[in-house]
Amino acid sequence: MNKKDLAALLKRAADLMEVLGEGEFRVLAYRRAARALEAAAEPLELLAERGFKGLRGVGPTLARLLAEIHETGAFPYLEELEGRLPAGALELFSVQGLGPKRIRRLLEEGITSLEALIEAGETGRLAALPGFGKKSAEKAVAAARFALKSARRVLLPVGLEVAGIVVADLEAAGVPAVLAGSVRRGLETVGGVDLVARGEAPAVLEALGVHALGQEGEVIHGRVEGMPLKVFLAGEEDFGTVLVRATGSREYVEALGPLPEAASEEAVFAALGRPLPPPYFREPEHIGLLPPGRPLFREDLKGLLHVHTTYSDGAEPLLAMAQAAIAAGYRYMLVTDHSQSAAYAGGLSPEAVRRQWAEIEALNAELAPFRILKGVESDILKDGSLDYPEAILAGFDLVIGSLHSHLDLPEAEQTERLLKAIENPYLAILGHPSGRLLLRREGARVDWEAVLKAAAEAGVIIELNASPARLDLDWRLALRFRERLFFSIGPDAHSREMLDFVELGVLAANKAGIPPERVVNTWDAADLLAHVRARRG
DNA sequence: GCCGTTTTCGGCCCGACTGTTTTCAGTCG
Repeated sequence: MNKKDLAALLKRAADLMEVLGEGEFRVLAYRRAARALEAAAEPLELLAERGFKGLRGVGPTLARLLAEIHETGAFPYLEELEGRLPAGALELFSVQGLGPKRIRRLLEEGITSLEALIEAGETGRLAALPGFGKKSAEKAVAAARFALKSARRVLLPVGLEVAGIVVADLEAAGVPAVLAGSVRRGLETVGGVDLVARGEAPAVLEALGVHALGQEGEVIHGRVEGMPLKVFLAGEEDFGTVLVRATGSREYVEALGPLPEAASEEAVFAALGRPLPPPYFREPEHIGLLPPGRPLFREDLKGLLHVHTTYSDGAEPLLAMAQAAIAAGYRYMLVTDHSQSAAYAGGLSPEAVRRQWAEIEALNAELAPFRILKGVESDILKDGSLDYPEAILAGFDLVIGSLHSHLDLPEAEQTERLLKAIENPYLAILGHPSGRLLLRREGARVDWEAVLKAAAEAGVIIELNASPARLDLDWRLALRFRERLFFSIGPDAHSREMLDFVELGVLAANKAGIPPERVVNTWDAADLLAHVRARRG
């Protein structure tokens, strides 16, 4: 648990308190404490040592509460609040555009689930409620449908963790098992856990314990962490065949034709007269394609691009991030804190930018040959312009431009906005191009063919944002442009632990079949900077 | 629940945007 997680728990409690009609200023105090925690410069360990005392906005009661959560990992009051809501009502919090006030109103009207919300929208009842109207009702219904679709899926790292635990349980019981399904293929979200076990049904059933629900032929069905679990049973002779089928994707396997029985995947594909495709290259979009001669490996990346620090909304100071980058084997790091319009994220005023530049120069003298590049994650404003005057933009080694607001513009307008940003010679990398948040909100509506074509012609690098909730640009689009664009892998790290997100970016690049030399992180800093300068003219 | 005095209660927040209002409430990053 980090500072953000702790703060998120307080905010969640505040939301629930507000819906339940607790004192409004107590709610406010919880939110202020959450903000104070996020804004605190000290690391969590230090705050915990001091018992969370001495933070402006955190008084004795909340300091004690935070210490307790930090120590035990439990937050009984939050569970109590959740218990006081009608069943299904918690899901309403996952609807984009619904906050505590409107959820309270919905509950008063007996609308206590996503399904009920959608129905109220369809019958016109929602639009008639005070505080709602035609537009907000339409938006709420669309967002509720998205939330309903997302409710049974999880982000890849969660699926990997759950699947790993089941595999470990099986192994511990003497049943060898391996990952299969979308988790093994590295799909960005997964709706269930699929495994292949080498063993007989009774042993597997016993090893799964409470997770097992029943057997259907050579498949054992179960549930784990609310997700469907399928364990495919295989023997020695057909293990490869079962693994290929269980890994999928269904469409990819169907396109292979009848599968021969074989003990390993290699043998299955050899018998088909085909090279063995890596599991990540078996989506419907990969039918008929071959991956590049050599995949991208994490160790190929010389540059760590797109990290935040305490200058804006990162959890750690510049030096700590640089040290983490050095420890992870990078030769250079591009620091990209938020720009001035991003007030919510502590975006940097021109003065703060100059202060950061001075610190970077001092650190570079100290840390050489490691190098920190002066970057920024500039908001792309509504009109497509970047967030600083040219004099400041010119002082950055490299500018990432990202959409953070106005994500719901009509497609034509959004496309124009991005095309204008691409025209700007200071824009080097288009960051998380769509702005999507997996399972939470759709990305911007954009004519991607036009935008990515323009980026390819202009030499604008497209980010494969590796944050597990983004994975943006979507690998399917990247696949279509893999020979035409340059890509950067960015962890969008707000703390040291988040540097590991890069692995997901490497996976996305490989799913997209991008030749490693088209991933600019594999370049030396000098080559990357030469590319940027050439574009600036 | 926190804070800061006007010292033990009374007032309280970050700013932009959107849609619903008819002057502002609710949401979000």
